Amino acid sequence: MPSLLYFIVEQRKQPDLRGLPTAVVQYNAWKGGALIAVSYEARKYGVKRSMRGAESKQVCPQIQLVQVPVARGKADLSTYRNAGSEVVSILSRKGRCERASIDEVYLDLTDAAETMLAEAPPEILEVIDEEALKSHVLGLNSEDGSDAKESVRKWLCRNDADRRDKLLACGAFIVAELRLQVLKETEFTCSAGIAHNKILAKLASGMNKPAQQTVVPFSSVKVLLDSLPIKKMKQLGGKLGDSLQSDLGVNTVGDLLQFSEEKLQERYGINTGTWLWNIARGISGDEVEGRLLPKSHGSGKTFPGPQALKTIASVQHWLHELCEELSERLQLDLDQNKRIAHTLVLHATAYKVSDSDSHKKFPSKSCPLRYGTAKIQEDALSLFQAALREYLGSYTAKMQGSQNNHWGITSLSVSASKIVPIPSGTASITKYFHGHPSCSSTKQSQNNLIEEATPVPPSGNESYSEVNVTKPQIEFPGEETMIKYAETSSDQLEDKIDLLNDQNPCCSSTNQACDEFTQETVLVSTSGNEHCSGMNQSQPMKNYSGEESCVTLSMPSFNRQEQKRKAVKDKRTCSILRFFKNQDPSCAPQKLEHVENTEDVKAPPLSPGIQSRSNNCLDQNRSELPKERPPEDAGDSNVCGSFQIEHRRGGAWSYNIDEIDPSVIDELPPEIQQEVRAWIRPHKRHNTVKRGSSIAHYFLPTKNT
DNA sequence: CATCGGCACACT
DNA sequence: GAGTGTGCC
Repeated sequence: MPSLLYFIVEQRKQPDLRGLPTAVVQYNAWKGGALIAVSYEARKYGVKRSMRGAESKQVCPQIQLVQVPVARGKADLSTYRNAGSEVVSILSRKGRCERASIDEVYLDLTDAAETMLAEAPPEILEVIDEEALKSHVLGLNSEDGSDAKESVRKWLCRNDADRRDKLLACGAFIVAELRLQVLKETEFTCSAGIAHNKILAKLASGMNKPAQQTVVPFSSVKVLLDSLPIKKMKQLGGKLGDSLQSDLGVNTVGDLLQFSEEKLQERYGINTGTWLWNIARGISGDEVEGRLLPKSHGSGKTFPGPQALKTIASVQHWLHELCEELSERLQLDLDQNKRIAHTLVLHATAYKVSDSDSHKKFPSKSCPLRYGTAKIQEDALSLFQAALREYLGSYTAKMQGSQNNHWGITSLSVSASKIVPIPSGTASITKYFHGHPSCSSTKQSQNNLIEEATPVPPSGNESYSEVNVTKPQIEFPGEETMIKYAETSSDQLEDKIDLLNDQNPCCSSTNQACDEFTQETVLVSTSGNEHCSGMNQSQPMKNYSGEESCVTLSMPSFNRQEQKRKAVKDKRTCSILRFFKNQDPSCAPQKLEHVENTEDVKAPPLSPGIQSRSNNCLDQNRSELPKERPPEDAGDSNVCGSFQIEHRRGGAWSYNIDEIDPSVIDELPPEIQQEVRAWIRPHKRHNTVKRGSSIAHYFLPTKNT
């Protein structure tokens, strides 16, 4: 956990730590605990994460070690989570915001940048924000002798710049302001990257730390990537990056350019291959998701070495602690965000003393999640026992309770996933999630039903004997929810939207008493053609005047057939359409029948790469609705022609997706936004390349050249 | 044994 | 859809 956030949070608690070499450590007992965050001052002394506390004292005797809070015998990260939420609530003011991790956020500032460019472009500003002037602009030849700030100012305010760079400049101003805002309101500092897509923004954000921002002009992308070590790219820091280096001899991102998309797909599968081909060119269609809340909650702990758990009783004890924390967080999520988790998952790792198949993994198990701490504890234990039996296989060590010589548990974790917003009119429903005893009074007759739906009622047959009262309410989250929305009065609807505009509902009730100082990462992508950081800048963007359809720059637009193709899919769509219908009569579908034509949609005769690139580039043409893929962009002209992806349509899809005003989408509750965007975006393709059962296969040498 | 605990996502 | 594995912070 390299997160500096942890450090800053602690610094905020103890201001006198500022300027001192400091590290955050958890569990002081064994060798001084593990370092999980190290201040820059401490780094100068050679202190690294991966060191133990005692070790760090050796290289830096004066280091200040601060401990992670402990609750229920385990690390409690809630203060850090809350700190992240504080920042998110500020950053989400200016655009779509994705909370990528506890200390990382992506923003889509396209709209804000467009607006600024139209209404108050940098060139007319009289006073230039000092913070913006401190930006690092990649590729800006700071001609010796000239002041860095002055050249940044010139770049930011250049009148004759490419429009894409103008948007980035606006983004730089907006980000500078946001960072100041964060500092003012939370005392945390943050770094940021400003670029045309997420992966480049992410890359840039790490280039000048701490507390600085870096811009990647469109024209600098190629130079930047050419010599960039491959493993610096997000997602390539692990085995995939290793494989690129050792198997393909790719050491820099630029080295990737020599491989055809097909070649990369051959080796790494369709999706990864295409993804690699694209990022080599600075292209990424990865969208900023508009999600301020986590998709799952988990609580876990490791029991290394001699601490391994060897009795059911000890496992039960720790599961109780973990489940208690999880339950508490679920309850908070429910109260604050009106969301319900549907699935409980148990993970563990174990060792088994040498026996035949002794390095089998301890299996994960899941079951429907029932609210209430006691129920969660009970279910988690049942899951554990089921997994343990499977793990131990044939020989069932009967010895429970007392020491056993056969196995030991070295880690335990419980998590809750499939979290969806509560349908609506929550008041009467939510009480059932507060662990009310009333839950248990349900009919036996339904037990079978539940048990059937629940694959793992391990030992205790009573584990699942209680019917989950909430079930009927949440069984069809997608459809039900949408319908509820559709039926909601406009008042309630506004509530939903308020929730969204409220910035961060999840921290509304949390601390604003802030006094300190922090470091966090802000990643920003902006610009209309955000996905298109292709190398080929020779082609100026076409112009357009958006009237044609209700396309806004905040969303990629595709041609109509394309949209139709993507829109099909699940029945959930149907309910969403209803939502739209009620929302905006002007876009109302005439009929809601939808067609099951997704299956016959044999992939059109073009590669996914082409598909992706096309999509990316359409952005440039926005309202033009090109009939064919524009030749510009990615240099590789062999990809053109393919745009009729869609001619596969055929079906009787009766809803004109084009008629949905995309700007409306931004105003929907986040979960709906997500779903709606999902249709409009290209979907991942199934990997048709058969290669064996594991993805590790991709990393193995292949016969075909 | 001992980089912890935690997320997200791809793949089968 | 459940379970595994990877990768990041």
